[in-house]
Amino acid sequence: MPLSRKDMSESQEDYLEAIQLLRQERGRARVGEIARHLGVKEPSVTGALAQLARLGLVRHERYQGVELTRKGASLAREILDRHQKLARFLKEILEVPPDLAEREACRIEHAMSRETWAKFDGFLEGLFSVEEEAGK
Amino acid sequence: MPLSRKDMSESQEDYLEAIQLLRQERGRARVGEIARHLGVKEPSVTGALAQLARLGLVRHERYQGVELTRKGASLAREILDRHQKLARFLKEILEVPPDLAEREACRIEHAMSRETWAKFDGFLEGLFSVEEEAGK
DNA sequence: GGAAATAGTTAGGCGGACCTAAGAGTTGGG
DNA sequence: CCCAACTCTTAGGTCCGCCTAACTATTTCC
Repeated sequence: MPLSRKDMSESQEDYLEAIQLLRQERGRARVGEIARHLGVKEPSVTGALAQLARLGLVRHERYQGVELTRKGASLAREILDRHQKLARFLKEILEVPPDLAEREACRIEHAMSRETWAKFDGFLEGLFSVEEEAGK
Repeated sequence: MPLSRKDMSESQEDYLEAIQLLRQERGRARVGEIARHLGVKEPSVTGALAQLARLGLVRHERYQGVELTRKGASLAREILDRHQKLARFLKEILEVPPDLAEREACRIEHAMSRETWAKFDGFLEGLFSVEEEAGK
């Protein structure tokens, strides 16, 4: 069985997402950066990385930063994509202030199953395309 | 200071919501019913009620069921209202299957601040009224 | 090349929310 | 009126995710 979001805690999803984001933005994700990004202390990151490694989602070498496995990367992209679309919805459609939108996207993204997300995602597509036309 | 959702954990919100719902539907909320409704064991309910009582949100007399204080009732109504609108959105707009919609509404409802909820609520109003016109 | 600065880990602990097992309080049918 | 059945609480334990303190490993730079 493919190992899906169900097998991960919310907190694990957050770590995966942070890793993906940091790798995109700075090329690599190291313990300290992950900690700063998530607002936790470094030992928490060490522990979380050990769990993700056990799940076969990341590889971690001291001082070298964290690599995502195939599975890990695919999951991470999925989670980050949700986050970004959700944040866009909050900011552009609901006009929630950007920093609040970011924080809440982070929480809401965990609360939907794949099934529900798929439908919501479709719904958002519709909204965003209307918005783009209107915006010319 | 008025004591708002911020001072409550998600789990406490769930208990408050369940109490409100049970009182509406059956006139009273007792430990066993709350436990069944939330899918937890009775001792967990006993503990949670003690906390809510400390917060001044409920009064609880053994075997008699739980009363909500003024503050408790107002908070409970707010939470339940969110839940119901969110569930309606999931079911009617996104066409998520009813039981899934219920479960997820339960999780999403905790993830939004009052500020974000207010905006989302407005957004839903718009959707629902369009839906009603379309539905004739 | 070695000491200071930086990065990371280990060990141990805490609180929240749940559980099981066991016991105590209440109530209603015979 | 009493005991069986039901309802609830107490006691004690688990797990998870976080923390602090203390230590170890790496890197930097003089």
